[in-house]
Amino acid sequence: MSKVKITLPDGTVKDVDQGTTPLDIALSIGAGLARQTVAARLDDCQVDATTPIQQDSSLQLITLNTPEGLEIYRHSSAHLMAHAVKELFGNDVQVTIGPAIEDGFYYDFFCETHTFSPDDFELIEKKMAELASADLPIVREVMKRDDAIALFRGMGEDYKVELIQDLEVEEVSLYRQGSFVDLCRGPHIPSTKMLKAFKLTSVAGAYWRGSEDNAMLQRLYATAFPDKKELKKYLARLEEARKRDHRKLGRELDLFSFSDEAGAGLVIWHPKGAMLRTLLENFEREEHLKRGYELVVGPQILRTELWQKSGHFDNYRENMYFTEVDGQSYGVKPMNCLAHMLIYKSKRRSYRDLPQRYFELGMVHRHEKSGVLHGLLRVRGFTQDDAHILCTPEQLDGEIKGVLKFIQDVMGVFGFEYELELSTRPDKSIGSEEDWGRATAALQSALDDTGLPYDINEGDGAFYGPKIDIKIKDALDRKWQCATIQCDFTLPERFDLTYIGSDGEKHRPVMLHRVILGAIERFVGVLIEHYAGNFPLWIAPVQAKVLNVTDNQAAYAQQVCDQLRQQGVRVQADLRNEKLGFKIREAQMEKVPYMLVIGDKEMDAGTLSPRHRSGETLDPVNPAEFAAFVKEECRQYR
RNA sequence: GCCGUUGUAGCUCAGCUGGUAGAGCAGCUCACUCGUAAUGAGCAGGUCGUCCGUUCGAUUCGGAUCAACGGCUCCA
Repeated sequence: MSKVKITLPDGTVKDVDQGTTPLDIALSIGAGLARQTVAARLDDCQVDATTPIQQDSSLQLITLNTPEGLEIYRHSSAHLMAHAVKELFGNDVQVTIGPAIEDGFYYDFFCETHTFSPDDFELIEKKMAELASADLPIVREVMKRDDAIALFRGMGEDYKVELIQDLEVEEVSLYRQGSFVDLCRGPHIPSTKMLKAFKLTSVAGAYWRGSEDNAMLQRLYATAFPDKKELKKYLARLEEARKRDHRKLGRELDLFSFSDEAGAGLVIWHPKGAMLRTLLENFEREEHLKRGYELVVGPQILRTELWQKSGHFDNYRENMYFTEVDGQSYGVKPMNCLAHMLIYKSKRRSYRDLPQRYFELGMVHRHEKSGVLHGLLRVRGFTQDDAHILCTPEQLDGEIKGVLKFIQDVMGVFGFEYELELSTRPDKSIGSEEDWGRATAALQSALDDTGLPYDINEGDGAFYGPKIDIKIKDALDRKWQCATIQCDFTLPERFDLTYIGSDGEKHRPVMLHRVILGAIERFVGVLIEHYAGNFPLWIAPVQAKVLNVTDNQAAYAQQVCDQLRQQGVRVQADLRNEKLGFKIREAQMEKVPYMLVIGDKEMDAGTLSPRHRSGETLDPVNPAEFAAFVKEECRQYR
């Protein structure tokens, strides 16, 4: 039998019989390694661990403890779930696709006779466990395209047939385990026995191939881990995340509410929530002024003709609210740019005036589809920390970098990690190909210069220009777009914005649309989850609560409270005739940073005894000292 | 907008197959004057999301509608 040379990642070369599999090699190194091996990289291509090696190659075993290995494991888990569902529901269900995703996997089924519900989960999990313990080998099979089509057509799997028909290849690969067969590129784990810890988590509707024109499928979400302990840990983390849900905390902390009577997606800010957002807004105004922006304010409604001129009417109408009075139609603004352009246009501009940076905390309204509303994270009326920068083409690069730096500074204050994405021209858009090219190149080169990693999101730009999106994560690791920078050559054209250059000629400025927090509403929602409601002192709506031990100190406690308030501390007094333990418990549940205890000792000494919400009690201080301490903490955004 | 689920007191929830509703917490009143996460007793609180239908009778069954929730599509 002929031999082949296998080069391992550490440089070791093994001489083995032709037809040896990666799994054999793993086994030759150790049984533990073999148990961990889910697949392999052969000359840098993913293959099954059971693939016979035919020629000299480099080999890297893919083990379960790597992200790549876990993904393959979960993909195999998806097959196992589909297998179980087919066993249980037979030809009533058709299989479609089932990939691994972050934290788990899903599988989409078409089924008209049964609607999956959580009541089915246990049954499916039981069947999965049964199939897993049956130790079914998972076998790859390569088939001519037409043969595969015939096979799946014979099984009544119309969706699989459609998938294969759209593949422009001669051969396709299938994976079999027991009676179950699925079209799949692979690779997969060697046997079902490896699958030990999985759990169905939810069921939801999903469109076939992600298009709302297609059939609605039933998607079963599930997760899988190498062992039960890790699965349990993951489920506990989910539970923990649910506790921080901003909708739950928003009510418990009395920050905001929604009202059926007012309308869906319209936030009603209670005093503490309004204080929180006001503090953010004040922070924003200061930071913008520091960076050479000017504060402006535009009207809430503008004549419909203006929206026609801007292109919003043609491209964004279905998301807008309109109102008609005295035969004149107005559009409620979904964006703030129009007024800003009117400000620019209100007089002749010289190149010496540029860049013009207009900042507005602008309230906009967008008629979002009913099914997308989600607490504060997706609403119909929201406040953007919006700015439009009008500059010369030469200034563009510097301005984009300035905004990227601004974003970095602000996210640093809150301790957010974020991801960057560059979104390019969508199908529905205005402007010339050339302008889109210049705008996209400008964003890309600024991004490249920062050295930060970013993804490209083809066709996901705004209708008037490409954009850089910044996404931050909520407690459940869902990503939310907050900051965005959009480069626009088109609206300046439509509004005939000009400046006089050094050559005395008219030139066209470029406009950057950008937000930093994105929407105050959304940002507050993400912040609540980020801090689990334990806001740092500088944005805590109530920074301290004065608690007296008995009625005897009520007058002094009130006096302390007044004094602290005079010195800028956001303080409340709880002078009720209740036990101290009870009042502390309440303040604790309100997540107030400091409880200021006042008993006879403090009253006699003219002090107060702070207790931090962490449980730490501090030495008594006088009110002026405490106010100074709060002021210094806030100055450092703590 | 689409698929699925849900909608009972301020909050969290109970209420079998149709005979107009309960608990805990919160609230109010009273007593207790108390030192770092719940003092005790009493009282009050709901046209059972809304509308229509079936029925002698609907919180319970059917339909519509609104909203919320989990996703999809879309988006700050």
